[in-house]
Amino acid sequence: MSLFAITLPDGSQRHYDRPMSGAEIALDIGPGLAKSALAVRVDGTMRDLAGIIDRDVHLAIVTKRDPDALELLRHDAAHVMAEAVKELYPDAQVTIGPAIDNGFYYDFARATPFTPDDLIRIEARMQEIVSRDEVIQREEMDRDQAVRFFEGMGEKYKAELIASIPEGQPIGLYRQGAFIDLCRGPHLPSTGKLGKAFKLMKVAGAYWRGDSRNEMLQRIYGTAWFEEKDLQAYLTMLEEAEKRDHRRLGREMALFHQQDEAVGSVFWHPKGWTLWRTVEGYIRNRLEASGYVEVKTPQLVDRSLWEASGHWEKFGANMFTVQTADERTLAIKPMNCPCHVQIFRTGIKSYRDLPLRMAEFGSCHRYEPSGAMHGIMRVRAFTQDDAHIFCTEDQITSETVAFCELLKEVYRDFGFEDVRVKFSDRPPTRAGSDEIWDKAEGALLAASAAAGLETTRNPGEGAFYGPKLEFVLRDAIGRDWQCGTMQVDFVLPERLDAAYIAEDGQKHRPVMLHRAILGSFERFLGILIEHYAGRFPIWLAPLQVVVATITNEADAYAAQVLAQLRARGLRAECDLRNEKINLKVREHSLAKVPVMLVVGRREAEMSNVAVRRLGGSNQEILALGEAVDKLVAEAVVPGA
RNA sequence: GCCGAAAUAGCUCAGUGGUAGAGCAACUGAUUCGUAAUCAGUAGGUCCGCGGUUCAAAUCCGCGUUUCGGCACCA
Repeated sequence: MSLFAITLPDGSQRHYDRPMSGAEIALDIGPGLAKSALAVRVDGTMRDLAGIIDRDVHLAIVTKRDPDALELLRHDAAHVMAEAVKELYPDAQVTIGPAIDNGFYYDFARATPFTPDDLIRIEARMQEIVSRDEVIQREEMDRDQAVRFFEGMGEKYKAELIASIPEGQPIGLYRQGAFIDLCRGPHLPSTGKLGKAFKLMKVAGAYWRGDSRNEMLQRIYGTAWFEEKDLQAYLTMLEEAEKRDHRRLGREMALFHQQDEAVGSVFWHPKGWTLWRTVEGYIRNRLEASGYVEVKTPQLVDRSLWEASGHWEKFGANMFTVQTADERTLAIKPMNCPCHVQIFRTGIKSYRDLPLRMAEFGSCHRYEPSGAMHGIMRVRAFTQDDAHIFCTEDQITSETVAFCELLKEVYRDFGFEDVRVKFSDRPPTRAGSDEIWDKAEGALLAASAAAGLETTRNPGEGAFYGPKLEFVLRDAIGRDWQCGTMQVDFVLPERLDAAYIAEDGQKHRPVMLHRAILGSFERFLGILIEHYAGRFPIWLAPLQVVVATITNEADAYAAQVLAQLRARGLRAECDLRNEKINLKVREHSLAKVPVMLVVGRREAEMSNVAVRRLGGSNQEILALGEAVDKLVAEAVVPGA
């Protein structure tokens, strides 16, 4: 007589005549499976192995091969770390400790900060706890009981967390050894299942509940894997990421530098500036082909304009200001939009002028918090590939669709295929009425649907004047970067009194679409450097070709080769030094020059070149003219 | 801005209270060489800044600056 039946992923069914735990079912299926079982998936939801099943369900036994198993492991690692910390430092209070990408963290409240030596001790104690193989057991309490329980242990943060959970639902607690923690679960059956492939990485401050008004906790980060080789692979990946750090490559490749006297700004060196100009030239062509006009507006603008635009009130804390001798206050522009409205406002605009797509490589300054600075990715002086599209409400959709097409094309040209889109709606601090926000959000959502975008919602993250689409691209090593943006703005045209004459002969407000593709040049170039690890495709490389001689008998010929390359617009240099070719190959390879043309006596006599590609180990002998034609074709800027 | 760490030659780093070091780079000379380091020599320092402790400070203490790792913020 069967009480219930489970259906396994392969469709087979098993019948039971009494309630069974997940572990018992795994054992019933096979002893091997029982040994490797970590949790169960009941009707799609992960549950503890010890959980009781007493009704018809779809059930899967979760082992480490399950894609979600790592999250379980990492969550357990966080608990084991908390147990170790409580054993070693009883004065520390526990707070929260989730699994994150590649690892986990746990936030502790403690008067004395943890030191790197503490991390070593904690990690050693974690190994002990794993060896103890403590059973991890779920318990439940009602809410008020749980609050008293944690208050009784002096864990005021836990008590506060539980107190904010609605009354009525039972509170899940997990006990392992003497350690007990509030947790939704599920967890592995015992601490031994964690294994030894984990490592504590760093300690850092983090605000309680993520709010900068709250006290700061001590956060310990770790990484955890099922296999030692996965851990080693991850650590190797981190080393590789470090090697492509744009700050390091910027120095090694002589692209730019930064120094203390100009914090948050960049000194672009000749090679870095060549890269910049290449990108700028490329994007300028794309914009021209897409019907944009380019403008240039002032750096310093009187505060009255910023007051009128709303920036003084909403953005003032981030603005650099200047006092003049005649006691006027000017601000260095943090954004280009109010200035673009000034251009729009001169003369009379007709509906026939719309949409008016006004672009500027606008140099902006923002007083960013000191801790936010990061190489050239986050700076106080930056240049946007900014544009404002003045249009009618009816044109929002078609303009958004056209913009999304342009954006995807640009990203593809830079080697980014994977692009995600976020939709950010009204923030708590904003300008404009709720009706206007309803309209703006509705218009942008409809337009993004028309452009065929799948968006994820980002509540409360819009700009103060309007909702935005944010375009996030994924680089060569899987990191996400927010670059492009498209924002609908009904507020600024109103505040700055922009108008056009419509077909009805009356004045109407245009809508402003704020948009950028690269975001800021500084940041985008930083991303490009890291994405390509400095090995740029030939069209972007600051130095495209080096002509290297084997003997000075080839010097005159090398000069001829160089002249031909330059005459065809290639960025090329000669290396005539009296050095061995091995050294020249090594140095120009390390400098990441895409192509080397090696010439010796043989090439000079035959008017050939030996083409050596960066990363390649062999060379191709070509006639000079043929080689130059080939390189010129490869170096063509996309869209040119 | 907050928490923590760091700052020594152009770069990477050593130097725990007693004369400031190494490798690479630079410079000079020799070498004319066939695809990732030729050999020899020379020069190079406010040890981040300012104060303090000490007979004596790169080293210990305080303040400041900047950078790094996070948090918060954000293009």
